[in-house]
Amino acid sequence: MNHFRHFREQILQQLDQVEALKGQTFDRVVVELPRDPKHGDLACNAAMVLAKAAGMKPRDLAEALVAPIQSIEGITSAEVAGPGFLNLRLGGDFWAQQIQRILEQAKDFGDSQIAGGEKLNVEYVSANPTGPLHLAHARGAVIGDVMARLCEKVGYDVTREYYINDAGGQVDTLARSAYLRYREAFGEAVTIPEGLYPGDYLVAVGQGLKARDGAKWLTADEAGWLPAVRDYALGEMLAMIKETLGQMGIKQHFTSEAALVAADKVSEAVAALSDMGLMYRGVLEPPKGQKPEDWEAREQLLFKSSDFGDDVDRPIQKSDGSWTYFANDIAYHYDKYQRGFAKMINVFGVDHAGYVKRLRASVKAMTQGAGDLTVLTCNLVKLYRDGELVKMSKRSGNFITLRDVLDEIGSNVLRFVILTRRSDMPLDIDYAKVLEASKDNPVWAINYAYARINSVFRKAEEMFEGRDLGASALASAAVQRLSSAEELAVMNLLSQWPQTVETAALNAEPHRVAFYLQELAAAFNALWSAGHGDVTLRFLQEDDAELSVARLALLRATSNIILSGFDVMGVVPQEVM
RNA sequence: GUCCCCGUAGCUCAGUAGGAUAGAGCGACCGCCUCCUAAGCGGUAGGCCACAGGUUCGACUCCUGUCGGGGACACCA
Repeated sequence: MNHFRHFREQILQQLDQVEALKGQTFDRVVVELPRDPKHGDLACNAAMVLAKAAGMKPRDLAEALVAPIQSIEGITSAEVAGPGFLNLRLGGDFWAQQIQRILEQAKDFGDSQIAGGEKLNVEYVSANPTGPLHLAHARGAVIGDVMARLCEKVGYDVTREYYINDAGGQVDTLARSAYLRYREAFGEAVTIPEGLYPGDYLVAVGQGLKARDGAKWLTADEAGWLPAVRDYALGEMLAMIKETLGQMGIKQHFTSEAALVAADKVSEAVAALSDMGLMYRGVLEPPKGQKPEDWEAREQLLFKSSDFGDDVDRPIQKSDGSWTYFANDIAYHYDKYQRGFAKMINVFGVDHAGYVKRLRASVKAMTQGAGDLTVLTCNLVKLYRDGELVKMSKRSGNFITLRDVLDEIGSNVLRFVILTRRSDMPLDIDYAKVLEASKDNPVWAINYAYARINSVFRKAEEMFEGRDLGASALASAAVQRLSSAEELAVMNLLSQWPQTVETAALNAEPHRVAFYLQELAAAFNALWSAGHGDVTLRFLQEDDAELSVARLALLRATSNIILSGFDVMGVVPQEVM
């Protein structure tokens, strides 16, 4: 349950009864967390936004609202502050109920049906199937994967998808590169010419092809071997990519560009746009700025993307009459829409940022406004070792593979570090720092809190031997006995989890989960340390089992939320540290 | 030349569907382990939220402009 939403609804019901506010709309009324905890658990701006309409001063209106708002169950006090804020304090059984819900619903606490089961397609990674995944793909993989998980939590019916760019010239280049490795497997000395892929990873592909097909392609001409070699190499590349994604716990539905082209989806989509009068033959202006040497004016089939927010119209057909990549992409998104996805999220690298406008334009056009495409762009990731930038050389083909990074720092750390930065901001990862057992390694800091909670339970089982400390037993604990500032702070934070999930999902800001967990871990650690100075604040009080159990209930609720957060992030927790 | 992103503490970054005294981590300084994990906690110092206008009860947040940093700008994918 999102308690901000719950209390907002309750307050709006009360506002509806107030004579001075008859006929008003309450859209601008917000119930939120006050900056300063001293101001209470919730703050409402109703008096300030409605004062003018009510013909009253904000503070006077606020005074008039105190009584009705205080009558709401769970709100123990309401007071007027500042320019007319209503500061509300929660109490009574509210916190106990929240803890009970968290214990009962465990990982599902915070889930909602805001999206009402709407179908959503999240497309991410979609790396060219011509080599191993590298570091830059990791960011898209994590962001896309976590977005998918978040969207499921708020009630979307999510499909995770990977678009295989297997229709362009680069897969023929792959085939030619693999073919040389195939000859190499027969003992021939080969040099990889400029323009082909030099990476070592193709050596095994050449050997595999030899093992499968023997010498049959050695004497064939290119037209003869190319399709077979291409299909084989493509299959190997995809297997490699899927394996790496599997290491990160990512599984997607794969859609092939070539298959869409073969099924004539492109003509279909282009015809649809033509019928809407959005296609025409024309000549584009030369690009401003760096003008390509070989630029020449030519007539092409163009899409009127500028009618839908793009800067210029975009070519659909190359001068030789074949489709552009954009045309295929239009077909792909047309296909997504036909498969029932009106809502789509794409995760792109920052180098494709300039492509976003035209793609969104095409979706808007094709679906007559019914489709909605959100694009998340992932900025660059730089890797440092001992303060030195780890260079990646594209020419030699020796770039840092995602697999290498995973082998060194693991999926947990990589995922978490990626989520500690907004996706559209550049990210630096320092090998040493990120592996440290300290706050530079945020996943450890949170896992530490979780491990501490587990240690308290181990201790509790000794101290209160034979007593049931399971979730259902804790759910009936005397939580109302918890009253220290640190305990209340943790409870308040736990209650913010549903709101965090919602905000992160609906605004496509998965990093919010990481920041929330850091805050929760900090609040828990503060609670823990309160017991250092004041012995009565320690969780386990041998002579007061009821109080101890109440505190254990809070701890279990906290660990539930940490696990829930880790689950959304795809991080696997460590029980003991 | 056009478009996109960014400019917040010494450093790395959160925060902005407008809200009260702008936050965290690191670094610096001062404290806290006979005590459930000190891989932790508390405190101090550190800010004209790039700048200038505008919108309004109220702007770090929205709008316009300026300056500064990064990126993208025909048939490639």
